[in-house]
Amino acid sequence: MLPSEDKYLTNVSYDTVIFGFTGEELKILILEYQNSGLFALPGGYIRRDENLLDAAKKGVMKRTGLKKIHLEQFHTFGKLNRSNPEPSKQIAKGLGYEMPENHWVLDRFITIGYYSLINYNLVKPTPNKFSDSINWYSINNLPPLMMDHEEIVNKALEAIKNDLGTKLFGTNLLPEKFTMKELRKVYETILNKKLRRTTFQRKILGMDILKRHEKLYTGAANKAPYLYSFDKEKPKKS
Amino acid sequence: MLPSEDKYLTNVSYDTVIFGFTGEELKILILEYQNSGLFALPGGYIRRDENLLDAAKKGVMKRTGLKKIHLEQFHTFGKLNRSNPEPSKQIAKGLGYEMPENHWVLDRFITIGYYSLINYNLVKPTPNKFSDSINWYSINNLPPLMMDHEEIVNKALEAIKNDLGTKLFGTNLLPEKFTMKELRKVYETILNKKLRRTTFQRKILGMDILKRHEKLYTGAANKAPYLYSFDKEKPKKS
DNA sequence: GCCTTATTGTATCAATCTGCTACAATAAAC
DNA sequence: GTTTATTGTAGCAGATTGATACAATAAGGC
Repeated sequence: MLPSEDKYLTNVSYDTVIFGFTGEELKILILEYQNSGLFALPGGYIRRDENLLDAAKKGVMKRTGLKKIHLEQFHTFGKLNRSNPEPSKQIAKGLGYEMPENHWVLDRFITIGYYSLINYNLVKPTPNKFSDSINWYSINNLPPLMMDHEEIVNKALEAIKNDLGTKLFGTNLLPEKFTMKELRKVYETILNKKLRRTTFQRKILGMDILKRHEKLYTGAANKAPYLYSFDKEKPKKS
Repeated sequence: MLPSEDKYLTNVSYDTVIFGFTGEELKILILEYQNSGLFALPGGYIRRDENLLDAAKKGVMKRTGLKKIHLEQFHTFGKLNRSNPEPSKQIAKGLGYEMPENHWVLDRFITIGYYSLINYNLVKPTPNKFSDSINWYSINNLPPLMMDHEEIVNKALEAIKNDLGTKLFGTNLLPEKFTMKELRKVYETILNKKLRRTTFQRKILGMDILKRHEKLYTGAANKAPYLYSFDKEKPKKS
């Protein structure tokens, strides 16, 4: 029942920071292990017969139920003191296993961090066999995370800030069609600052990456906004 | 004589792309292994009792003879097909060792890539005990590198392009004091495009990160340029 | 219908930044 | 002193961004 050493690479793991956007704030998926009170990022080991990236993708697909996801590697964490056998022992104990003292999962690990931006509303958070829950937590209100997982989250936040506007346009966090205001909210939340409405609209439209669709009538007593979708062509300038 | 499994983490290594600037082009340090004709990036394994970053730093210090170096992690390479036991076997053979078929260094490896920008003229390239030479090679004229080391170099080049102007100002590649023309040459070489002399000067000076010193009289029959040094304060805007 | 209210899409103008040209100020050779 | 190559900076036009203004709605209240 414990993962076998023959199947997996030793001393290496991956961890994923899976971002979703509620319309108001950024949230990430956090696992809680059974009977241990330990909170952790979704992560795992790399099988000897699969690519690193595929291992991480498979993990995210399992936890979210999504079939098409985009992962971006942002940093690898290899400090000596980041590894700690206690959480794994506790987790095993909580599950009723006896963990041999020299088991490979208790050894030191170097972990590769990936982030993923996904549509909050399409996700079916699915716990794994070692955890009894997986839930969305606001990045401003995380539970105490085990080991260095909080540092990993912070690095991921830095990374999405830097990637926004180049690798990343924030549309992954929104439904297929969205309003300009929603897109701006995404940018404001990730960059953690207010953006000028008119300048933002002019700049994004000037980038020529959006397709305009019908109007959205929300029932509100004011002018209805247009819906846009990401146009999978010509990302011209940033 | 072969590295022992007790001392090192298995399945993980680091590789470093060490950049120097000759005044005309970017070069990197490449090792050549004895009697095997194999060229490789300087790299190594991580001791169980040291941080990942320290392992990589130690490696760069040994290969360059420098005491103060700055490393930047840029990517981790984990494709299934990147590992190949043949080079290690050949290297061992070239050294006269017998390498057991199941030795841990023949196993699959995930490698963490770091780059370093250093002053070309201060370096004493120093081979390790497995290699008979370490030399500077122009990035436009590299020897055929083993495994995926060429891909690692390309990723490093992308990374320094992106980091230039934010994390990195290119002054690491130059001596303590340098002229504006030299700094511009560094930027042009890294970005691989010509920059407008006047605009570059205005922009860099406007960033307020340089201190101006005395003039440099080279003996050339024209106006002498000022020398500048990097001012370790207030990196204002990019 | 007509007026009100909140919001959206765009225009406008000033302030700033960038590309480009021009030119005075050299340092050394002749 | 004259010549030549290079440097530092100014000046101007064009592009980009910040800030304000305003017309065009959607629906609710009367």
